[in-house]
Amino acid sequence: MSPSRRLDPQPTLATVAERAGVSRQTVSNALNSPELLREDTLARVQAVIEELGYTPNRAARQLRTRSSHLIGLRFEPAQEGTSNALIDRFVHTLVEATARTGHHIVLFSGDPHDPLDGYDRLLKATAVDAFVITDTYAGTPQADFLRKVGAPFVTFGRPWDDPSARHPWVDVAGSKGAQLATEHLLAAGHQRVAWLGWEKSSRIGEDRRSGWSRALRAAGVDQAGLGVRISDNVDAARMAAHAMLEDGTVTGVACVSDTIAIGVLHALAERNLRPGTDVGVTGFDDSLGAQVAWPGLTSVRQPLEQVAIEVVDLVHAVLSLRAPAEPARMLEPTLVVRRSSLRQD
Amino acid sequence: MSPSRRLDPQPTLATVAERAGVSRQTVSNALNSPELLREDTLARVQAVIEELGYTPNRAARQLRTRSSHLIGLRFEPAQEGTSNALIDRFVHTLVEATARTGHHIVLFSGDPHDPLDGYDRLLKATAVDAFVITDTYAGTPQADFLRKVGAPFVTFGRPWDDPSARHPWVDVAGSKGAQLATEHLLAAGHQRVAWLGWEKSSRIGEDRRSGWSRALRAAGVDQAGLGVRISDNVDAARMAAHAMLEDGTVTGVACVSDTIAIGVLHALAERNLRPGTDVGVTGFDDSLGAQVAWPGLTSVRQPLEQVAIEVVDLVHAVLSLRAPAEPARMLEPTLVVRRSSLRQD
DNA sequence: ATGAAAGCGCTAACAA
DNA sequence: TTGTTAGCGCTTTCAT
Repeated sequence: MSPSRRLDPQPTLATVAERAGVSRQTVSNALNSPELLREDTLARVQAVIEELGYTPNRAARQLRTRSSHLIGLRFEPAQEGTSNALIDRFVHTLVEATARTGHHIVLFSGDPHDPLDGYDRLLKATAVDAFVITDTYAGTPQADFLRKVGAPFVTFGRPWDDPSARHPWVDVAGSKGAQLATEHLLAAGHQRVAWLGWEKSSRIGEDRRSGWSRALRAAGVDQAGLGVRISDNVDAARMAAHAMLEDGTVTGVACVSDTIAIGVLHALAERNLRPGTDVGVTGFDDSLGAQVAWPGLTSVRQPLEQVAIEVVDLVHAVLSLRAPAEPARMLEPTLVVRRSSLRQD
Repeated sequence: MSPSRRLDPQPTLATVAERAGVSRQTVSNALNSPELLREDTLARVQAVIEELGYTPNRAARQLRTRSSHLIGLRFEPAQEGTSNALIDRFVHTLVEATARTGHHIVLFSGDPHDPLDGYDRLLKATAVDAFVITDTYAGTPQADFLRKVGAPFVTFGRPWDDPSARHPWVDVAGSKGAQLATEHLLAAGHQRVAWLGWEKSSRIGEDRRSGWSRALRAAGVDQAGLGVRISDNVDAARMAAHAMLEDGTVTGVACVSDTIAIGVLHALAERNLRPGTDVGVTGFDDSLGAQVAWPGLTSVRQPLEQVAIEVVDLVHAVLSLRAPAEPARMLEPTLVVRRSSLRQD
């Protein structure tokens, strides 16, 4: 086989115009402003378009309109152990949500140590119309940069560093999720519900922790010694859980992530304690791990599909220069209950 | 803040040319064929390019060269429970691999019931140079279609239906992976090593199974009753494992996926059997689930980074009309050993 | 309601 | 080695 190339040239506006006996401009109007055409002309042109299977050339259109209909998303390299799973699920839904409006997602990469790397190149090449930014955990230098150069963007994640930032964003109330999980454990009869969270430097982690704290306060439970901060891995969580369960008074553990919750489940297995019955456990993000962990891990689920839809809506608003009704949108998570938080018989 | 737009117009070829005191064509050559320029002219032009931060407009270049430097990848919607995790990890590495050559990955979606949906539109709009196809489990109708219309593409996955297909592809020898896993279990002293696989309709599943079969044959073990086919979910696997372990003679289970292996681990937990010590278990794909499952799941790992590199290499070969040295490339998986297959003292 | 002319920024082909 | 001309396919502007 010789390497293949497209052979038959695509039909162009001119082809369609000639075939339909109209000018090129009329065909263009049929596509972009059909209301300008007389009904029969429109029908005739559309018939030819259909017949030829004509689709406008994107490069030409982009050159003229300065709009690529492409949305850039920086995609981090796969990291061992770390779960990009949430982002991945978000991207899937984002692709769906953009498809309906003829936009596409372009992935690009950048130096992991430089959060700004990559944006500039795409921008200068006028390759994308806008960016969607997902990694706002460590502040939003990208947002600052893009605002400075006047590039449109929307972030999934609130501007932690600068609550006064006026760019459009969508986020999920993590504190509400942790609160739901904690209340659920309290309702199951667990008095001393501990928190296993991330290091203090994580804004997201501290936000989630505040939800746990709020629930305990509302229930009148003393939090002393119940809040623990560790790094996000199974083993650290397993060891922290062992320490935490030593004296037998802690019977509920709300966790900042599924990874950490799974570490707690491991510790329970090693102590011959029954998840749900002896100790209730909840995770965060409803990852695949939560679904397959034994005996099923209760977890807070972010409404990613809705997040994607809102993000795309905001992108459109920004691109059309129309001020969005509400540029900052906070969505609520839900709790997916599985057996790790339920008493058996 | 009023919705932002790029304000300062990007410099163009003409800007650079004027500033450097040369013609536009010379600037173009400085970019695309620097060897044509005299050294000092080149240096002067490059200095101006640097100074102005000039980057060629992609749309204009694409219109002229008919090459978008965009590679299309159909991205399936997030499916509940099903793990796209392998594909996701592949995409991450693919983005990395393409970045080095100035290509980008464009995601698009399509009707889940129509494997061809979406390709056509991008093609007609001349929006992408080539496609990467990942979902070849159920045959390769996309490959047939793209070959017919003369569009360049490379598949991750061999052409199961038609071994004589001549398109470029990269795949990982699943049978070799299953063989490695089975040999590993046999070496650990397990005699009767069972296989828990997918339905017979899965070509990938049957291929992996053949590796298990080969290993048992080489070890002189009778396979009667040891090979079982189920669907890919934790619960089906859990129940199948219970049936399989009933008589106590099966002490090793090689699984076609991590999901199924995790189901086996659940069954072991319910029977109070120790993974690794009483029954050795292996999975497939080294997913996050394998890493966090208790007590750690031994799993076959596909060299996705290498797959991505080979895929990109083939894409370039195809696009440059140079016949690739070897259009069909089979890579070998490795076994990641964890405690589910190791005896504890 | 439709058509003609111009031009977006770039590179291929050719001329100097 | 460098410059000139033309044109990729489309939409914007203006004329009819």
